[in-house]
Amino acid sequence: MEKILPLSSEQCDCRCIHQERVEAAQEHALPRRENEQLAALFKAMGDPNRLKILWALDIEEMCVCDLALLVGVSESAVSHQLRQLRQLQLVTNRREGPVLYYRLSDSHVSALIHLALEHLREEK
Amino acid sequence: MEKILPLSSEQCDCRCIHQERVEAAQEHALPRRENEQLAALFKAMGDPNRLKILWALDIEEMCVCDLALLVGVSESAVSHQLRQLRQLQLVTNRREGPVLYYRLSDSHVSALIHLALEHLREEK
DNA sequence: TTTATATATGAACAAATGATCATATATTTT
DNA sequence: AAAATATATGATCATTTGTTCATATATAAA
Repeated sequence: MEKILPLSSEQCDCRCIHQERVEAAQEHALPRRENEQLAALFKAMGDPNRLKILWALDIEEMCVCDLALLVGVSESAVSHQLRQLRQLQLVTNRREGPVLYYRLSDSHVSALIHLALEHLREEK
Repeated sequence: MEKILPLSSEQCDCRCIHQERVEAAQEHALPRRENEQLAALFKAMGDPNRLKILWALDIEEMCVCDLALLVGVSESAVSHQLRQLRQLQLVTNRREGPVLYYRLSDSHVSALIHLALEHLREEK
């Protein structure tokens, strides 16, 4: 699935303009796995409903049915979303009897959201 | 499309556990439009190929055909991706003759990537 | 003006996504 | 043990996404 590009100048029939730049970029590039993990992280934050969840959990922990009401979807849907967020270590939970209380995993998550918001708001 | 939830306690037949928390979260919530813009921003960064592009542009500007070679897809595909990134103000370009040189819009983009990477790398 | 090059755009389509419904699991209460 | 509650999971399906191909536009060179 990973495509390794042979960049040697002799056999390159491409029309690329700055071969040195491309080679430099390839050397500097993130390892495939890390690139994919990073993309998955951003993608997880890139859904309006999941973002609502994260934004809410930035204030205080909540249980699944709270979040379902807040977001306006079924508890099942929220549960599916929370699983994604859990797998990417964006949220964790603690159990109190039958209720699971979710919260953000660490301060990076909050920092990411606020940094992105800053970016948004600084545009004319 | 937006679902406004009536949260008054009388008519709430929901099974939610902490109604006060949900109400507080709703008041604190981002405006719909901002939530969606923010999600779109993260989503744009949440694709492996687009992330490769952004990561490369964090070092130096590149043209479309350079990026196509780097990422390993057609120039058309890269052009489509760059349009998305442009629309979200993640990248800009400058023209030099027929060639368009792309670069990151501002330092937030780089900061976001590095912060997320830090998050990734700090997990056991 | 014609030709070539660099990029952009629209159509088409396979693959991924996010929701719901039905059902399963876990915990507490009776 | 049985019933009720909170959450999780699997199947399903409409929608979205990301790519390619074909074509259009823009600039430069001939």
